Amino acid sequence: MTRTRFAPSPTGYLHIGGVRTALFCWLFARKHGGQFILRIDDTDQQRNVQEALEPILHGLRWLGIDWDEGPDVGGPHGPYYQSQRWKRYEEAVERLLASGHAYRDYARTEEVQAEREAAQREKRPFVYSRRFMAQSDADARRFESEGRQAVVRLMMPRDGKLVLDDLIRGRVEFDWAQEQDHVIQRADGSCLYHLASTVDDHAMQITHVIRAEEHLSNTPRQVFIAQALGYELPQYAHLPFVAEPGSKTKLSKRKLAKYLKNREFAQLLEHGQRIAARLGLATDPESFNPVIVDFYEQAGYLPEAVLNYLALLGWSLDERTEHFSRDELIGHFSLERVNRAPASFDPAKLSAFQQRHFNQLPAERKAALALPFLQRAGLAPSPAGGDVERFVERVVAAAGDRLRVAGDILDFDEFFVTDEQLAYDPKAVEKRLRKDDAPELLRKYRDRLAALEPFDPATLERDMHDFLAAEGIQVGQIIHAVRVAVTGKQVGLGMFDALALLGRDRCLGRMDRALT
RNA sequence: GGCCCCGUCGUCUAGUCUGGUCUAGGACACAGGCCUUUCAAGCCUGCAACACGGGUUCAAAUCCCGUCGGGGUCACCA
Repeated sequence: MTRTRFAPSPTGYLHIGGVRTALFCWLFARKHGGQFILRIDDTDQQRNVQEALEPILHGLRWLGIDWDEGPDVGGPHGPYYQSQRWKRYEEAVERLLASGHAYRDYARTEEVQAEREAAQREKRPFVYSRRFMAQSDADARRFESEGRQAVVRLMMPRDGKLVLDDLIRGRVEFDWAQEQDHVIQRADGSCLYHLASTVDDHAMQITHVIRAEEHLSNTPRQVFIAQALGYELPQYAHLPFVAEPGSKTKLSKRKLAKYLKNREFAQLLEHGQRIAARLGLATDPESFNPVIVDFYEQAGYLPEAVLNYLALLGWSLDERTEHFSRDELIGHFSLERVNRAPASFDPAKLSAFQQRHFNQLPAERKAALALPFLQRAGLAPSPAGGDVERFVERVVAAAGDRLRVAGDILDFDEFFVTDEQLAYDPKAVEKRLRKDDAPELLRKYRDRLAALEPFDPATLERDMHDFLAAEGIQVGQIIHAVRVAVTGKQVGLGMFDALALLGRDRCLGRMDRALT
């Protein structure tokens, strides 16, 4: 049975790099008919775990990355919070101590630090002297009488090497002597990540540890712990990390200011901010930006599109297939085809995937996704006729691929506001309505519309040709003025679609308003 | 600095294991053109890469050696 796990810390948000790792773990488990486990690494967090965890669970759910065991769903190997698994870690520490694979160390932090600095000065690799290792109870008592407190350190081998067969990197070798005597338990009894993680992976019967490359270097100490405890080793697969836009450095939320200088990243953010602002949401880049998965949900991206893009960040099927549904991803995924080099996050490409996925949706579905955005923006759709859903659907259909994400519907607010609420872009008015004979032509055209039957795009277009012929003008001389008069903007849908959508009365009303 | 990983168009990548079909293919982005009532979209065209140096071979992106470059990691964080 294949079992993988994703073990996030409750940090309050779901990072794009983290979710890519989760996705690969999930795909691998699903592909092999196994289980995907979510375990919360909260060994270091004290407060508000639930609050800091919620956005992460929410983001995974939104993407459709479901877990078979973990928070909310439980499972036979719980609890799934490391903060609730102390006993198991303590038992493991006791066993390690008893078997001589670990020791109590009474060094003060500064003392170890001094040794480390000395080694650095002398340009030799640092190896802890074990000067304060308690080899007997007498030692322990003596150290304690000096007011010292013990931590538990791993007794790492000082020769030999570890040969690891990584599913992605292949054969990797490490000298044991390079490894430090890592602390696995603090003086207060709390245990550290590597110990906890190794114990849990075994307890939860994880068969494949799939994680980002930054963990490759600390795999030896986990292997040491696992072997000392007599565990069967899981298979390891170290994914390339997700890098910054246009760079090979690891993507990090902290360097946001730098990414903002990337044109495409800034555009993606700006687009999302425009939507969020209309919804009255926070647009502060610290909490709302393309490095955080939540950003995409807020702006109305499709989870499948984000998933599709993320899957291709380090994995590919062949030389040309790029478009995958969630199920296709599961069907094709394999660790053999995961790349070894870091993949940098490309905002423009993500945007292109979104566009492709979104545009293949039927208008009905797009409308269903767009409607909540209108409602949340307070643009209670007031259809000319028929029900609200139907009207939104007609606008969406006319918008075609001008809509790239569901939130883009807010760019077409002119169809959802009253004639009185309609805002006119001053520049557009100046350019299209104030010049030359524009008002006069607009007035003539307005009067034709008043009598036109039926009021649909085809008829409107035919009539326009007649109008042009009668006046001896080019289409450009009238249509811009009409557009600005009825929508307030210089850009938008096809003109005849827009007129038909608004209906005769509203078109006439808006033209009258524009002409005064 | 030690150790480890990585290195194909600006970016994501195919090709590397199993040398020849690679004067290196696709996609995104970019530039130009067509279409056009605006903006998109669409269609066409273009720009653009095997990090470098040796070797092995009839033949190297592919195999070997070295160099350089980038990154990760060296916590009583995860």
